[in-house]
Amino acid sequence: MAGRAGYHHGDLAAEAVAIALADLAAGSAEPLSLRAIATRAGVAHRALYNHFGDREGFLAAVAAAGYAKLAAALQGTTEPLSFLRSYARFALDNPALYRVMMERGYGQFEGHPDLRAAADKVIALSLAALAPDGEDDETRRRAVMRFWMMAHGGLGLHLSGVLRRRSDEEFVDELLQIAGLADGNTPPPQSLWTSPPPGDKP
Amino acid sequence: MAGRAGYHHGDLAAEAVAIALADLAAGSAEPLSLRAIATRAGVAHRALYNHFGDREGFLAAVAAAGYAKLAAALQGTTEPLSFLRSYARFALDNPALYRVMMERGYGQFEGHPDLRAAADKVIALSLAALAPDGEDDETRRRAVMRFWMMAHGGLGLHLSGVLRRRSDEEFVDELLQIAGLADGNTPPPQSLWTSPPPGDKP
DNA sequence: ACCTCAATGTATCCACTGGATATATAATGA
DNA sequence: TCATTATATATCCAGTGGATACATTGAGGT
Repeated sequence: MAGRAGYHHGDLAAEAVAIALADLAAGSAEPLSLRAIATRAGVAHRALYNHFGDREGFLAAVAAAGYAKLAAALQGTTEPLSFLRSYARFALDNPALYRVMMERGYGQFEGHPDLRAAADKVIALSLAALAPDGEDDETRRRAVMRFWMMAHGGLGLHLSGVLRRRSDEEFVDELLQIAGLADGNTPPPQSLWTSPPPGDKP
Repeated sequence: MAGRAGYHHGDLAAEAVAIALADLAAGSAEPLSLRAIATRAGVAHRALYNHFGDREGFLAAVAAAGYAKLAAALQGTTEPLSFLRSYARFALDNPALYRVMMERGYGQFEGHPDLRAAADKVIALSLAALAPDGEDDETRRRAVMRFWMMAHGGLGLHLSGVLRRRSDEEFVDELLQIAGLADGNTPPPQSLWTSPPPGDKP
C-alpha cells in the first residue's frame, strides 16, 4: 500500500521521483533540493539517503524516469521526420528534465543500471526510426549520431537562449530544415540569431 | 600596480577571474566557490561582491574571459576544416571552461555586455571562416548554425561521456567525417558508442 | 506465535555556500 | 584639505548535502 499513515512511508523512492518530476515540469529555475523534496513528501530529509545513496544517485533516478518518459513519447515513430518532431517536442515541453537527463551521460552510468537501461531503450528506438535497415551497422550508428548531435546541439542552443527567441513550432521547422528533413511546404525561416549578428549593416 | 600589500588589493577582479580559469583548467569537478576563490586571492569572500554583483555576475566574467581565449584560438583560421579543428581542440583542452561558457547563452546576456561582446567576436570569426562569401546572409547564417549544432552537440556528448571513450584526436576525426569535412585520408572510424548499442548480436 | 534482523525513518550534528547589513579603510577629485 | 566614492572587512543568516547515532517497523525463519 502507498499509505503514509505510519512510521514508514510505503513507497518513498517513487514519490520522491514523482515530486522531482513535477517540480521540474513546473519550470522552477532553482536546482532540486533533497531537503525540499523530502519535506514535501512529509519525511525527514535524511530518509532519502536510504533509497538513493546521495544526491547524484537521486538525480540518476530522476533522469532514468525522464528517459522512460522519452521512450514512451518516441514509441510508434517509425521514420526520421516524426521521430525528430517527437524528440524535439519532448525536450521543449520538458526543458528542465531534459537538462537533467543530458547532464548524465553514459560516462556516469556505472552504478546506475536503471539509468543505463532506460537510456538504452531510447537508443534502440533511435536506431529503429532513424537508420536505414539495409545499411551496415556502422552506417546506421553514424546516422543516429548525426541526428543526435544536431538535435542535442540545436535544442541546447535553443533552450539556453543562444538563438533568436522564437516559438517552439518555428524552431522545430528550422531544425528540420537544417537537418535536411524538411517536408518542403514550410515557409522559409527568418534569421536564426537572437539579434543581428556582427557584420550586419544596421 | 598589482601589489597586494595594503588594505586594497590592486586588481581583485582580474585576479579572481584568473584564479577561476586556473581552477577550471586544473580539472576539478566541483563547481567554483566564491569563497574559495576569495580566500585564494587573500581577501574576504565578501570583497568579490563589489566587483561582480553576485555569483552569476562572476561566472559571466569568467565566461567572457573564456570567449576571449576561444576567439584568440580561432584567429587565423580561414576555412571550415581548420576552424572546426581549432574549435574542437579548445573545447577538449578546456572542458570545464567550455561548459561554463555554453551554459551562458545569449538569453543571459542582459546586464553582461562584456560577455556579449566576447561571444559576438567568436560569432564573427565563425561567419568569416565557415560561411561562403558569395552566399546571401541567410545561407551563411544557416551554415554557421549547422556547424554549431553539430560541434556543440557532438562535443557535449563527448565531454559528458555519452560516446565511447576515445582519444580526442580520434573524436575530432570522427566529428569531421560526420560534419562532411573529412579530408579523405583519415582511417575509417570504429563504432561510436560507449558500449555495444542495443540490438547488436553478442 | 515469537523473535531476530535488515530496511526504513528520525534527530542532531557538521562544514560549507551564497548572500545581506553595517563598518572600516583607502584612493580620488574638488 | 576634506568630502565622496570605491573597495575590503566583520559578522550574521538561511539553506544545502552529508555523517553518525538511534528509533521504529515489517518480514522471515524458527
